[in-house]
Amino acid sequence: MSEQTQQDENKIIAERRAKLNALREQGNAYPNTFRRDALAADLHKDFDALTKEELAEQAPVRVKVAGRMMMRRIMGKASFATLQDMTGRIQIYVQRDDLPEGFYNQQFKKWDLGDIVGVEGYLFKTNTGELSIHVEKIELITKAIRPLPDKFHGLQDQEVRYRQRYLDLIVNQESRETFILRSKIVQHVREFLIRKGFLEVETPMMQVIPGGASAKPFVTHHNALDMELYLRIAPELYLKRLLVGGFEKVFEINRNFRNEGLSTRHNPEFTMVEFYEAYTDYKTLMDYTEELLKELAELAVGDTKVPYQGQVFDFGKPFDRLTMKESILKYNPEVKPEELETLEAARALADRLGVHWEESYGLGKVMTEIFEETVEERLMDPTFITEYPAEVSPLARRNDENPFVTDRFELFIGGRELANGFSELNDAEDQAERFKAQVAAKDAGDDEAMHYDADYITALEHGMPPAAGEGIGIDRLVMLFTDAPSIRDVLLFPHMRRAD
RNA sequence: GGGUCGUUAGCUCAGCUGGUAGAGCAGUUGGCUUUUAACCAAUUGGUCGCGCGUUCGAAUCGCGCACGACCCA
Repeated sequence: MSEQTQQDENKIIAERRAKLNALREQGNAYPNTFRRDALAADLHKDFDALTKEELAEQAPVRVKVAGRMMMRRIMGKASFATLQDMTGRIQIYVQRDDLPEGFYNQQFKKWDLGDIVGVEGYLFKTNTGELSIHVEKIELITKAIRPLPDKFHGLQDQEVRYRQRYLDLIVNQESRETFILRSKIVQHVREFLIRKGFLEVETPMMQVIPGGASAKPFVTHHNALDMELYLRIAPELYLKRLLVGGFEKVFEINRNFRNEGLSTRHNPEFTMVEFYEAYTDYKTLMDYTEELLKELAELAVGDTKVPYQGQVFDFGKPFDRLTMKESILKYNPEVKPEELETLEAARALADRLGVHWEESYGLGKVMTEIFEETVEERLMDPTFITEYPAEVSPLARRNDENPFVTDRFELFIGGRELANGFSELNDAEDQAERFKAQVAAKDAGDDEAMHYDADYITALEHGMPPAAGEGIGIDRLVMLFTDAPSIRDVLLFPHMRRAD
C-alpha cells in the first residue's frame, strides 16, 4: 500500500487497522486452519422443513461453517449474526457464556461486518422458525479493513459495481445469481454439443492473420519473433482447418476481441461458442439452435415465455424462418419484390427508406443494409433469417439454385442478432476469389474487410469435407436469459475507462 | 461523435428561487440472553468529482474537463 493511499484512509479504516494490529500481536492474524464441513444452502435444503421441536428432539447436528459476517444483532450477553458463503446465508447465535472467559466482549464484539469468521456448533431453530447455528466455537479467519456497502440497500452505484465487482457480488444477490446462471448456461451449451458428439478444442487467440469475421482487430507484438500478432476476431478459420484434419465435429467456447466502441451490447472482448460439423448443412444447425435455445429457456427461466425488459419472447412455438428478402417485404409492405432485384432499383428503394449506401456496394450489400435498418430491430420472437447475399458472406457456401445468395442464416431475438451460421464454403478456388474481393474492398477503404489468408486456402486445397458451422454470442444469450439491459451486467469485469 | 441526466460522509440518499452541509445504515461509547434492515441512548465522520468564472457570498448559477448511466448516429 502506498503512502498516498494511507494518507487517504478515513477513520473507519484506521480503526479497523488498529484492530488488525491487535490481532497480529495475539498471533497469526490470517490463519488458514479452519476447515468447514457444511454450506449454508445445503443446511437450509436439509433442515428448513423440520420444526423447531423436531430439530431439538433429534441428535444434535454439529456443523462447521465459514463465511463473511453480513449482519449482526448484539443483545447484551448474546448475539445473532448472519454469515454468507458461496451458497447463501445462515444465521448464527452466539452466547457469551458458551465462549471462553472474556472472548465475547474482548474479541467477538470488536469484530466488524465484512470480517470472515468460522463457527462450530449445532443446528437449532429460533422462535420465529429460522434455521440457525448455536455457536460453541468461533474464530476470526480474515479481518476486513474496509467497510462493506450498505447492508440493506446493497451497492447501487453502477460504476462501482462494475469496477469493484467483488463488492457487487458480496452485497447484491441478483448479481450473484446472474453470474451463477451464466455459468450454468455455458455449461449447458458445452454439454449440449458434447451430447451431440462434438469435440471441444482450443485454437489460437493470437493470430498472424485475423480472420473469420469482419472487424477491426487488436494488434500486439511478439518480441522473440519480432512480429505483429493480432488478437483473434473469430476462431472460424482454425476450426475449419480442423475439419480438413479430420476432426469432423468440433467446437470452441472462448473469447473474441474486436477493436470497436463500447455500448450496452458491445464489449471489446466477448465470448462466443463456435461449432462445425462435416457432412451436414445449415438447416441442421438451425434445428440444433432451436433445440438448444428451447433447452436454455427451460433451464434459465423454467418456461417457454422468456421475459426481457418488459417484453416477452415466445420460445414455445417453432421459430419463424424467413429469407432476407421475404423479411424485407413483410416488414415494409409497400415495397415490391422487383425493387430488390436490380442494383438501380435497390438503390432507389434505399434512398426512399432513408438507408445509406455507397458506390462500392453491390445489390447484395444494399439489400443487407435495408434489412438491417428496417427489419432487424423488429424481430422479437426467435426468428431465423436465411439467404444472406454472397456479397456479405465471404466464407459461406453459395446456394446451389441461386448463387446470388448463400446457405446462411442468422437468428434474431428481441431485435438482436444472437447467432450466425452457414454451410461452409469448401471450394478453395471460390474462397480465393472471395478473399480477393475482400482485399479489393480493404484497398478501397473498408478497414473491416478480410485479409487474404493463403495458408487457409492451402488447407482447403487439401480438401475440406462439406460442412456447416455456427457462432452463438454467449454474452447476448446470457443477457436475454437474465433479463439484463447491458452486456456489462453479464460480464464479471466489463471494460471501463481508466478511473484516474 | 451528438444529446439528456448524474457525481454530496465508508454505503444509501436529502439539501427549494445562492447565505460555508443533513438523515438512515456502517463506526465509536453505554444498555439489552431468541434477534432478523433488531432495538434504546449518546457520539465521531465531509477538499459537496476536478478546474475556472459570476457574486459580498457557490453543493446550489455559468463554462470547461473527468468518469458513469441512458438515448441517438
